[in-house]
This record gives sequence, C-alpha cells and structure tokens, in this order.
Amino acid sequence: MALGPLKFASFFQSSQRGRRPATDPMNIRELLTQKAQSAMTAVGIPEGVNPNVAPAKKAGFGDYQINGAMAAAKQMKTNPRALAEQIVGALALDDIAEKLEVAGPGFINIHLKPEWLAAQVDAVLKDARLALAPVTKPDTVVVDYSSPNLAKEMHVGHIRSTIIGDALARLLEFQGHTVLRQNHVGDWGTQFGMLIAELEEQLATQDSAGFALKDLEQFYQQAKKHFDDDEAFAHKARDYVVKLQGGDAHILGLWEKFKDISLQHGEDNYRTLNVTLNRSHVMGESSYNDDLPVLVKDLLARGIAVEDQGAVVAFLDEMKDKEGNPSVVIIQKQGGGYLYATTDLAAMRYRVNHLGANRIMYFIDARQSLHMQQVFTLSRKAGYVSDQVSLEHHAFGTMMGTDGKPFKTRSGGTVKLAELLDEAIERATAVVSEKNPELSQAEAKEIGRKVGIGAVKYSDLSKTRTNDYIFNWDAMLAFEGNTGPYLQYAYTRIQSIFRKAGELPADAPIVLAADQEKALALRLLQFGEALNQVAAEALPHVLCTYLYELASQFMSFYEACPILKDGIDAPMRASRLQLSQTTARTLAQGLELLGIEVSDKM
RNA sequence: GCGCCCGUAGCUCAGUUGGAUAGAGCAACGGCCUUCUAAGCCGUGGGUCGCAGGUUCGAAUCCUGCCGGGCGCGCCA
Repeated sequence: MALGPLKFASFFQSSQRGRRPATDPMNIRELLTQKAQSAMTAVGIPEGVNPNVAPAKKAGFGDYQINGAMAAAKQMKTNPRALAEQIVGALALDDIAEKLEVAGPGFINIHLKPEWLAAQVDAVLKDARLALAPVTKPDTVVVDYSSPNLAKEMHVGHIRSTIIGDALARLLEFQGHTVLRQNHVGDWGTQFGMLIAELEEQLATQDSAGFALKDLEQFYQQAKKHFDDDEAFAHKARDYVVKLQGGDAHILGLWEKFKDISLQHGEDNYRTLNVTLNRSHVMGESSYNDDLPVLVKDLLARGIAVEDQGAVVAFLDEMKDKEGNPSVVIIQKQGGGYLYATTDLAAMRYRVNHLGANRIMYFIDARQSLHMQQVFTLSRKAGYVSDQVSLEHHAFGTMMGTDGKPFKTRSGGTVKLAELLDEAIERATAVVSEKNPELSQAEAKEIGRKVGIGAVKYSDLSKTRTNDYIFNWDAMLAFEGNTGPYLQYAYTRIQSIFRKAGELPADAPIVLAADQEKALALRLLQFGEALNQVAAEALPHVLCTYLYELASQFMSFYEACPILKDGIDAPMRASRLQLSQTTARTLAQGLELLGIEVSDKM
C-alpha cells in the first residue's frame, strides 16, 4: 500500500477494499458477469469496463440486469441503446436465459429459464455444502475480537465486537479460509496491582479465590474503594505493580489466579452466547511484554520514533492534518511505561511473522479509529507489515438504549453481559411458553434459550455495523419482521411440514411453475453471493437481509403453493418438498454462520 | 481548532459501491383460518433522502460549502 500524502478517508477505505473471493461457478452473478464480459469484448468494448451485473431491482425487470452498457457507451461516445442491443446479440446465454431485453436508456434485463434455475437448486440440494465450494486460494485471516479487560466483568460494551467478530470468523472458516481467532484480552496494566493486593487480603480471610472473585464487578469496586480510602493499601498496590512487572513469583502467582478466574467468567459468557471463542484463542496484552523493549529500540534505532519530552514518540507525516501537523503516537511513556499502541504493534508483528496472517481484521469500537489508523500506518512504515497483508479495522457504533443514549441500567451503571443474556432467555422463554402452551417446561426452556440468545445476536448483526445501534427488547423479540425469532420460526415451520409429510423425496425433478416457486429458487441460489459480500466487507447485516428475504419468500411460497393438501399430485408435492428442504438447509446454514441456533419445534 | 462517523416514512432500518417510479419491518387501516404452525399471508396509506450548489445521459450514493447529532485528538485501554 502506498503511504504517500493520502487523506484519512481514502487510506481508511483502501484498507477495506479490493477483496473479491475466487470465482464460484455456482454464483449466478459471477457467471453472468463472465458472460457479459465476453459479450462486451466481442463487440469491441475495452477490457476495463465493468459489466456491472446486478440482481434485478424490481419484478418485471427480469431476474438480473447488466448495467454496464451505458458507462461503456459514454466512454466510447456512442449510443447506449444501440450498444446494449449489440451486447445482447453477442451474449451466449441460450442455456440459461429465456429472454433478454434492452430497456430504458440501455439496461439489459435477463429473464432466467425456470428449468435452468431448477437444475441449479437440485445441485444445491444434493451437495452437503449447498454447492458452495471452498475457496481455491485461502487467506490466513486473523480475526481480533471480543478482547475484554480482565480486570472487570464483561458488559454490554463487549457484545458487539464479540457477536460480529464471531460471525465473520465462522463465515470465513466456512468459505475455506484459515481463521485464527485472537482474543486480545486486557490482562496487564496498573489496575492489576490494586486487584492483586485486594485479592491477597481477601484470601487471608476466605478460602478460595473463586469465591472472592465470584462477582468481578463487585470485587473491582471493593478494590477501588480500598485504594481510594486506605493510603497504606494504595502504596502496596503501587508496589505490586512494580513487583508484577519485575516478575516477582508470589505476585505473578496471584495474577495468574486472578486471570484464570476472570477468563473463566468470560468463557461462561461465550458459552451462553454460543460464541466459538475458548481459552486457546486468548492472547492477552501480557503475551507481548518481552517484545516491547525490543520493539521500541528498533523504532528508535531506525528513526521512526524519537525521544520527545522524555517519552518515545512517533510523528506520522503520513497522517498529518491540513495545517501540516503530523499525527502523534506515544510508544513509551516518560518513566519507561508502555501503552496500548506499543502492545498493538507487537501483536501485529506476531500475527504477521508467527501466525503468517495475510489479512488481519479488528472488530473494535469506532472510537478507536484514530488509534487503529495510527497503528496501521506505523506498522507499514516500520516495515512490520507488507503490502501483501490487508489491515482492516471494522468499526462499529455504540449500543444505545431506546432513549437514544448509551445503554445503561436504570441506576446509570453498566449492564453486565451475563445479566443481559439471562434476561433475554427469560423474556424469550415467557414469550415461547405463552405462544405455544403445549410445550413441556423443558422444551420451553431450551427453545427460550435459543430464541433469546438468537434475538440478541440477530438484532445486533442485522444492522449496519458502523452505525450506533438502538437496543430494544420488544423489537428484537418480536416474531414479526426482520428478527431472529421470525427466521427461527420459518425454519421450524418447514420442519413441521416434513414431520407431517413423513418420508421425503430422495431424487425427484424440481419444477418451477408458480411465480413464488421461481422467486424462491432464485433467492436460494443467491446465498453464495451474500456470503461473498459479507466476507469481503465484514458486513453481516447483508447475510441477515438475505436470510430474511429468503424466509419471507418461503412464507409467500407456502401460502400460494400448497404442498401436502388434497389435490396436489405426487410430482408437485415432491418438487415443493425439495424446495422446502433446500430452504430449510440454507436457513440453518446461514443462521449457523451468524452463530444462531435453530429448533425443530417452537 | 483539527480529524473521523452519521443525518432516508411517525419509529427501527435497507438501498448490491453512479442506474429505471427510493424499499422493508413495526405502528395505522382493510382483507384471508372447519383444510400443511394465523408466531403467518395479501393489500392500502405514509418521503423536499438535513440544506444549498456542483460533476453527467442519470445522484440517497461522488465533489464543495453550510446546518444538526455522536465520537476522538502526547503519556488510560
């Protein structure tokens, strides 16, 4: 990547663009793009012009459209409609499309053949991976997410990173990439002196650290109060920071104990949340301690950082503002302490050199954008990260309450993650029991768990990541609209059909006669397109939108196209059952990639 | 002061990177269950895409300037 006098915006975007997964022959858009490209070349349009193939925006405009003719005509200074006609003449789509038409100023509308669509759906149904082949050139992707501070209990501030990052990790893994989850937990810093001192004192009167640290939040408050009120204790806390950094065995032992219990709390949350993180993904700040002096020395020796007012500082001209002031990053404090920029740089080196990453994705709060850009710029400038490695900060906004202000408890405190999840399960269980009184208590509990957690996750995942997000219990737990419960219900409804149907057809022809059947088939075949876009841009809401539209289209199909009712002959019943099977599997697979469970009953 | 993000229907949100008449869902209103789960489906109403210019066949999208909101900016992470 060039590090010239780029402005912020362009630099930021350039780090996120240009990733297009390997071509997948089952992907209609890619297929049509290839065909359009050939046709355009055949009629003398220069290579670089994008065919701009997109799904049709409206019913009546066909299924897909080629929009590149107009841009090409502009460049060639010719009539766009005439050029579009020429392209249509050169398009080799006889097997795929039943009708091609030029519309408006030069749109090319493609109407796909129902027989062709049916054959594609058949291939999806017969394939364990839904005809989505793994990528041919896998990336080694580091996904940095969750990363709570171990000094405190996980709270709602960690939920977005954890949920969104996990979805991306799952999705990239499914596509065949090598995914390395990295949980960059905060396990170092001055507050640990205070916490260790408090732990030591409490252990004098209590028999286990597990008990003392049962409620981390409470423990932290106790330690803080102790620190503020008791001068002797404060002195000891400061002393323990020094001893911790100096490697004192006793202090390190207490620190390990604290860390272990705090990580255990985190793992409990991950299990409840159905997040794939475990102990093996933990690579805390302290992991990089030994490298920090080496790193600073290197940056100083090569003149990338300099001493300034007693600290070690890097001035980044690459990020200077309009007035010419360089951006400033402190690498080492006066007195020798290190900061998170230092640790992040060390982590970057580790990920590139030891983990072999060629793509590093950070799922971190938008407020850290400046910091991330500084770290990215610095690591490139220092040569720690080559142009071959993509560095991406996938920022997200703050979680807000329904009042539009940051999400807090009634008394104004931070909401513990564990309590939030418990409440979600409780609320969902109540709703499920009410809507379906026939469920046993055990069933209602299990379904309530899946629905509650799914609702919280889906509601977060379904909104554009970069915006602030308004947390609303009623909206996320509604069974109508674009919600987790609606999608889970759609899946359940299909399972119910299967139970009633008895045996499912093994290999019967799929026939797309009704409009709803064709629309459903087309949507089913667009799953891969949605996944590709999510993988490229780390925007899981694209997958949510896809799944919601798929579920809605299934519901419409189901209303219009009876399956098991009287008067439906065996071939039609078999065809429709297969469409239903493909839908159920696509829904389940898509939800699994989002980390959301489905249920046969609701 | 400098920088980043955001502003679309009453509310919550999409808008495929410049394409056709800006779309969903809630909420409101009107239909559809003795028949596959009505937790559903079908339909109606609802818009100065913050404002003003500019770029062009075409702008919610790109460029400039304002207005409004959020966040960040040398020793926390």
